[in-house]
Amino acid sequence: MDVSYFSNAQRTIALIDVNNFYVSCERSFDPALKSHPVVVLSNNDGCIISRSNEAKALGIKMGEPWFKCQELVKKHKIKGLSSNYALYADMSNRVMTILSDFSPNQEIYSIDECFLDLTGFERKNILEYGQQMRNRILKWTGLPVCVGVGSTKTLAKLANHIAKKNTQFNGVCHLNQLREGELNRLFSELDVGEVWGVGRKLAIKLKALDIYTVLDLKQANSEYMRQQFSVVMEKIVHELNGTVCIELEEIVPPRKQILSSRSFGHSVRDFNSLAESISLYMSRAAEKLRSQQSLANIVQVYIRTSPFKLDEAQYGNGMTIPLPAPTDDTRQLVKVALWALKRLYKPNFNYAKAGVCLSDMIPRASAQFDLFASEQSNSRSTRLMSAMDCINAKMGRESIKLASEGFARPWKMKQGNKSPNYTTRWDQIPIASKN
DNA sequence: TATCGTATCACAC
DNA sequence: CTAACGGTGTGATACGATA
Repeated sequence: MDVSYFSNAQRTIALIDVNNFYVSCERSFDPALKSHPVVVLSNNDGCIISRSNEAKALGIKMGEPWFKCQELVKKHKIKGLSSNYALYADMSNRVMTILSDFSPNQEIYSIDECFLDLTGFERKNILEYGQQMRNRILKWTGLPVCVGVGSTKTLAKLANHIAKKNTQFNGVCHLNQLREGELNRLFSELDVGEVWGVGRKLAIKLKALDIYTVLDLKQANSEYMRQQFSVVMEKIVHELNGTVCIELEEIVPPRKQILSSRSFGHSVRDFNSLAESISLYMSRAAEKLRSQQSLANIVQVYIRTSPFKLDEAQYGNGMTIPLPAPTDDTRQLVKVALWALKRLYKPNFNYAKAGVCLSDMIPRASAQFDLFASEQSNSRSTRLMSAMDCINAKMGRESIKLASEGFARPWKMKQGNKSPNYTTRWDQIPIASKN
């Protein structure tokens, strides 16, 4: 009987995840990095956000501030690279395109992971299929990936984790092909915190209820879990037992909020520097807004000092401004943001961060014309913005911009050790050496 | 009373 | 040289305000 007639038919879902993604991208273009422990740093070279296996083995922790690791760094010659998002985004596109050939149903879940629906694929070939994915991605991009397969997204995630930690799986783990005893053994050895959706706090709360391992959680009563926690936890329990509660989302819904914020390379005290940064961030946010064909109804702006500088005076404040009419016009949005900044700004503080957020969006297609603006001015705005986006797409970011975004940018972030843009800038491709 | 808006929390990557 | 600690997005829940 063909079980696929039933909506609750068992599914086969794969989760493919690049190992140590950012570090692997860097290594793919600079093989010399392969012989060193390597980490990639967040903006401003602040925190560690990707680690090679060697770095993990040395005890370098995820999210750790870089300056706090300098002892270990010197001792073991750990390389710390500034993040190069243009490179990572480009590599991500390549990986996702390759994987899209393996199934008609793909959900790109994050920059380095995607789900593929393999329901109906010949069961016994799936392990081999996973190996094909790994081989092709390695050959075409130089990136190592692992493949986890299960009957729900939550199980596929776990399978991926198991494939990464246990070398005997050779990078591909299919939970539905394990014997029940073997599955239970694996689950009983996995901390409950490894489950997708169970973070630090929930893990503590679960353990207080004697739920320590993935197996414990799988065998928990879902009703009870809902009552003790939330619907989220109830769904997790069902998913661990093979019942789909979290569907594959193939079409990416438009963002509901668009945020652009950054810490400064050095703290700033003057209004003008803040105004420049706010203008720049708003320009970025507005570009994203237009690229998803939305108009925003609400603008938020905030500034704050550094919460880590305990000896300095602290101040942080934000403002939410509802717009008279939804818009995607950079000039209008910047104007509103600067208006807000004037009211938020207080002199004599060392500001460390500023940001803007656009929200309450509507699709541009459904926009009503602003009754108080002429039709002519609306279409002029649209045409100007399209022209700006076009020029910047063709000639490179910031070929054309508002003067208020600034030129000197004393607040610009630090990137002490950034790799070249190997894949997106011709002028940064290293000349091949003869060897 | 039902719903709304908003702040807060938790989580992922 | 010294100081130096990310950014973006989602969903659930709690709670007072509002229609």
